Amino acid sequence: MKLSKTEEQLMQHLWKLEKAFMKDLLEQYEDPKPATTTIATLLKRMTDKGYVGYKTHGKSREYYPLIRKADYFSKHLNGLIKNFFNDSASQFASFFTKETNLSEAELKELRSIIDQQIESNKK
Amino acid sequence: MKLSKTEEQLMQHLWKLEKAFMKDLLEQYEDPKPATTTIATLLKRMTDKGYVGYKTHGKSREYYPLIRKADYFSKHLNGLIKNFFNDSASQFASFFTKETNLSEAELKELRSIIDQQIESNKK
DNA sequence: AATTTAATTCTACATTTGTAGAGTAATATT
DNA sequence: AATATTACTCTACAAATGTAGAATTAAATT
Repeated sequence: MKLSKTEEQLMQHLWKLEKAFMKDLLEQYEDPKPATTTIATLLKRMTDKGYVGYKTHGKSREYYPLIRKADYFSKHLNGLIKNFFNDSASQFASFFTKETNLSEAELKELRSIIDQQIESNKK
Repeated sequence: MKLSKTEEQLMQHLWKLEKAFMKDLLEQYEDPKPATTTIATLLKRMTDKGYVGYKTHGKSREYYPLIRKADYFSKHLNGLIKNFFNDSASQFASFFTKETNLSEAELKELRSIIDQQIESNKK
């Protein structure tokens, strides 16, 4: 099951911290911070959904992500691409480069990444 | 307000058809098709949210999108990029080219798009 | 004209999501 | 030891979402 928007946001914090107690997570929020119970509920739901694990330290828990951010993101992106570009990554890529206004430097960097990519595929 | 998942799916059909009567939209679905009332509800909600307009033809309506797919998608993507890549499109781009397995041909095509992009920025 | 088909609105209901109070138990602080 | 703090579970509730039946009406077909 997918994470909801707010769960995703909490997940971002968890990815950033790598592991954290509730308190640490709460700290990450801007004022007005949500109630502790809100975070607790979210963590529980996320644990149930299988995205978060924890290690018990005495009474409290140290939470950590069970999925890498990159993996989660990929899945996401694939969904998007499937929906919007007929499942064609290259169609997406071309759309992306046109619509996003990357600076010249960024474009060149991207090009070099692509070149490397082409190279490494060769082998 | 954003479209929900199912609304988005219906929107896809509408983008594809450009304009459509309910019947046409319903046709787009695989079996088991949703009930007409389900589609009707969705269309109503989408109209309320401002994503869909319609022209009345006698008693029934010809629906059409009020937002271009590319625009909708861009907004989406920006959200994603903001969340996952610190708002850096180039960081995203590099992730994307690494994680997606584009074929050599696709990569080359992409590179040529980027080259054009660099060119057109120059002017 | 009578019947079928199609579109719309209203109503409904289960599930998911956002948010948090109350209660309880453990830990830290005074 | 007494008190304050923290984390957690349980319960709750409003809003959004997924889904569709019933009723109504207009248009098309027989």
